[in-house]
Amino acid sequence: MKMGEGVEAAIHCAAMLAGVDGNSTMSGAAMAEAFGLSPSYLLKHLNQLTTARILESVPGPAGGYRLARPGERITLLDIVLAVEGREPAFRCGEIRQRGPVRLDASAYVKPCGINAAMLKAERAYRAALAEVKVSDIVANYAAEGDPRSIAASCAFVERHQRPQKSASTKQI
Amino acid sequence: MKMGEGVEAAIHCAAMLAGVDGNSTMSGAAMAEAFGLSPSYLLKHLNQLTTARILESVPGPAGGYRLARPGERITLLDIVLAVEGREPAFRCGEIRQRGPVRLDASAYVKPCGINAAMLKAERAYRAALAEVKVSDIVANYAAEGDPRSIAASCAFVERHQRPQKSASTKQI
DNA sequence: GTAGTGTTACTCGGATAAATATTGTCCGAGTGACATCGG
DNA sequence: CCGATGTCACTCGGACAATATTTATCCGAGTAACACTAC
Repeated sequence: MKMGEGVEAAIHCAAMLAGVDGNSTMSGAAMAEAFGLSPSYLLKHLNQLTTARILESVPGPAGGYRLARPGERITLLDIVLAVEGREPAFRCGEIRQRGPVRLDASAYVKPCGINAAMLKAERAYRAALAEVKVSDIVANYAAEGDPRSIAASCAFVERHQRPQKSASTKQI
Repeated sequence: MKMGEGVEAAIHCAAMLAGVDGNSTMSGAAMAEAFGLSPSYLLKHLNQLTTARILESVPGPAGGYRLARPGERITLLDIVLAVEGREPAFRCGEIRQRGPVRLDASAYVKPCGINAAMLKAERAYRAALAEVKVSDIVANYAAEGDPRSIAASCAFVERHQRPQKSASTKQI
């Protein structure tokens, strides 16, 4: 049971995008630089988030990504499911009925108890993830993070965010 | 996040071994036949369970595997950790400090909030698995399973279990 | 009939290939910004 | 000076390799049962 490395990148990107103003965007290349990741590969994961309607992408110069909805309405579960897929980690192959003795199909109508137990555990896992919002991550970071790190992050966002024309925040 | 297929096989085997008498054993080949699996590959997972002290292996003719302790003291978590490894699914790569801005190491003493949230969810997952014992699986199967399936399973166990010499159950 | 002994067949265990999923890279389609040109 | 227009650079998106992990297979070491022989 190993989770893909892209999940960590996706959550960090979402948290960073939560810090940009209004509907400004940030390019995938900038975020890849911020975390020392391969730009081309990060786009793959960002694209998964876009497909899942968690991010919005703006093409062209001064384009990039932004959150599709406020950080209060994006949970870690949303991101994990978008990147890792929606199907549960444990997949019951029904090996109980793959043996040499072929019973009638009516003998297997009851669900497999093992599968039920595993799925119940996974529901607990998902419930815990669903309780954490991106805004919580940001708030916790702002409250408990190191001041130097916070300053560096804010400076990075200020430097790399690209304001959009329509309904954007006023520029000087 | 995808769980290996061997976990399902391992749990089914543990449940089946919980049904053998006393210290009798059952060969890996028999269990592979029962579930329609590749015998050579199933041995790999059974070996992992043996290394984790969940099963005991007896070599030689009439040898095989048996539970190392009663089914009441074996949880699904034990089996999952033995097969999938003990480290958590989410591994924090500390990408927050891999960017171009090299802050002092003292800025990263606080643990990563994202990692904390993910680990908390995984603790919930493991706690749910730790509450289910192999004996629960067997009891639930005996109570709710289809009678024909139960009869077939018992017959299979009776036919394939191999009594051991020392301190074994009395034979006719 | 009984004890000792050699063979044998069966078991698990680890080392070795094939298949699959993940990770990483590259190039193309599309779009808005910018400079240039004309009025 | 202002507007229209063509070029361009920058963006994302999907198609294409390299690597790591998982899955599957094979062969060898070890052991207890079994048959045989001698007493």
